[in-house]
Amino acid sequence: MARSMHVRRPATLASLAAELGVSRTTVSNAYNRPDQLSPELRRRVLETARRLGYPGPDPVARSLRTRKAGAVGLLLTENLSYAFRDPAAIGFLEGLALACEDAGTGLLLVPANPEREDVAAVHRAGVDGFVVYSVPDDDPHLAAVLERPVPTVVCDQPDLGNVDRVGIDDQAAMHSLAQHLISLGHRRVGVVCMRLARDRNDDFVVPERQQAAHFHVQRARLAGLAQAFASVGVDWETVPVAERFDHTMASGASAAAQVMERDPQITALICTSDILALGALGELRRRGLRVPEDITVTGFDGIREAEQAGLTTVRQPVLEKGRAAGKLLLDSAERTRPRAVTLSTELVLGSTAASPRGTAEERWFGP
Amino acid sequence: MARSMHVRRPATLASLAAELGVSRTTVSNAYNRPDQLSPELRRRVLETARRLGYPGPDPVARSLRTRKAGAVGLLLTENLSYAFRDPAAIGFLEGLALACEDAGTGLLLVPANPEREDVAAVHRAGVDGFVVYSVPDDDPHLAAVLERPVPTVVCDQPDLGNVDRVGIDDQAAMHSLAQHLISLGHRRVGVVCMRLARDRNDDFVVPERQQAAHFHVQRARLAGLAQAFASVGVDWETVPVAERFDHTMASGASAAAQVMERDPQITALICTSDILALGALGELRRRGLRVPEDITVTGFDGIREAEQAGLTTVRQPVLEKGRAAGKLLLDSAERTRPRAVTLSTELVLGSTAASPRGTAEERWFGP
DNA sequence: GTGAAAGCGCTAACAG
DNA sequence: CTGTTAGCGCTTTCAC
Repeated sequence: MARSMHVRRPATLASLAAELGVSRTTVSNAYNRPDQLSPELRRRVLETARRLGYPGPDPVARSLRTRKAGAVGLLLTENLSYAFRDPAAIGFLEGLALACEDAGTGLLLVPANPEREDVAAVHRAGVDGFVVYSVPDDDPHLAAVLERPVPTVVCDQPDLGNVDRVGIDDQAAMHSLAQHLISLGHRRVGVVCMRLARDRNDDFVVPERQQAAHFHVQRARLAGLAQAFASVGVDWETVPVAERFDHTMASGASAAAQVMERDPQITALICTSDILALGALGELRRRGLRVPEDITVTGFDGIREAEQAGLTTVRQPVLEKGRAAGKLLLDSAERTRPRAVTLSTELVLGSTAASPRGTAEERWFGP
Repeated sequence: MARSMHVRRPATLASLAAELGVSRTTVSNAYNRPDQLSPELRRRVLETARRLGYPGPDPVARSLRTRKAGAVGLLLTENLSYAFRDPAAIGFLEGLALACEDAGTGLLLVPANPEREDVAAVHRAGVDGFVVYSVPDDDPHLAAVLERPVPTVVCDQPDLGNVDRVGIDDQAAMHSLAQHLISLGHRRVGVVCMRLARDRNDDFVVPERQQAAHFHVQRARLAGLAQAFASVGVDWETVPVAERFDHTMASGASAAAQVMERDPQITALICTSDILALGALGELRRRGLRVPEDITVTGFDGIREAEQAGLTTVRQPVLEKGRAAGKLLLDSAERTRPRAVTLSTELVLGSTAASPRGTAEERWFGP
């Protein structure tokens, strides 16, 4: 039984047909259209197949012939280690996988490491369509996907004009969070955000870079903040915005430290993701600050860990995003023009935001 | 630009060749072997391709010809919702994905819902090999995979004799955990385990069902327990073992309740997974029991949440398991006989296990 | 109910 | 460096 040993495919549909003295059609029918065949003949075919070790029609050959692969590709240009550690990404993946499962479709994770600009994997993927999740808008992998003649839906991506899209209104959501902070009395704030482009910049971000960010989600969230605070007279140029390439709690912590160093007087630290916020929270507490008494901290995403920590944040339906993306793609037969699904978000009022108290100096250096 | 609109594939390699007045080989070479071509001609080919909207060689046709799909399939017969909520499963997935990415190979999640016995998806999967993760040994999907003439590696699965295998020594690991409890003085214990077969049984388990369990991992862990406790004179028949189909904290909680109901005098509740243990922990505390003063609780897996909770458990290298499975599969060119990788585990002494104190009656009903 | 014909779109010798 | 030849293994009208 060396079955598992990379055996040279022994029998083909043709050889089976020959052995049986029937046509290839008949054998094919035995597998694909049982009703086109006498049960008796079918039994004989299947039995002979087993005897000859014929494993059934080759899926690739079938795909070539039928012009469908039975799978959708997922492009995820984040280091996998971060993706699989990010509850939001996992939620998206789960939703997408559920949609695929419902449709009996496979889900192909296309290897697309941001470091290697190897687009070949995109070309090699035998899929009926692509879902693209949160990649920079200038990512070559994305470009490669768009060149493939298959339907595509992008998620957390700017409007590409001719492609289906799923997302939330990041700018509006962040704007409303900002409004909340403003109404609490915060005027002097700091920001921690995720990577804005493909190049690593673990440092402060000038407004130009903010506006030119290649990650739509981050750009929109920053824009929402800038807009809200500008509207109450805050000069956004003066607001320290620290960027971090790696999406980890450690990044959140170091960015928080950097921002506090730059402006100890801020009364709120706004983070563009919960992961970063949780890291920041830890760092601030480690430094002896109380949240929210001494400083307000907010996140974005609404992951479970954030909820447990009582983080003030924006909750977005990540699983639904994945599911919607899958549905959109798998429906794409009967569509005509690009569709867009915008899911709603919810401001979560946790226990990490409050009105500023005392002078900032006091908070930072002690009373 | 109706590029995204499911266009009928306009051009093929052949038509492009015709247009250019060169042979198909030349066009093929332009894509696959740039060095077999004058740069000038190559440029012309690629440019004409763009002009004609030729998206490059069709991946499926290429796969058929080259006999390789550039992807491995992952069979995961758990409800996806549980899989994606189980840190251990996610860790495995991450490790496998990393191995695939290293090799530039895609990872195809094969839709295999335990409820639908639809094996077709396995047949339809265009992959160069399969990884099978923790499915019941009588799963029809598994059988279907084994019939495919591609290399396969199973993980957390009994030895199939002719297939590569990755796993840990579940029995030994659980045995050592049991020894630890025994050395602490525990003799009267209860057990909470995951599903043992494909049928739902949210109830106690008789020893026969334990020994006949179709999930190798669960069977081995229970065997390790039974063996350890039997060796110090405990009659395993009398030990309450509660099974739960769904792998959730809620299941752990309800099973814990059920076991306590059955035998309030147990001094330790042993769970075969951390998820279950965390649920049990919550339930016991909710009932006013202190852990470990009133009762000992243990888990298995070593997930992060368990660590945070200070759970006494067994840590297993889930990420490494995934990576090892991927490596094994992607190496399988140069192999001859089935290989097995057994990774090591580590007993984690947390704060949820201690020597039993007072009488059990007191603990359960109050002093 | 069964078969013959006609590719799906591509790559890989090999010869020129 | 380029072209010719030969399929990879299968499905699908369309006759019989």
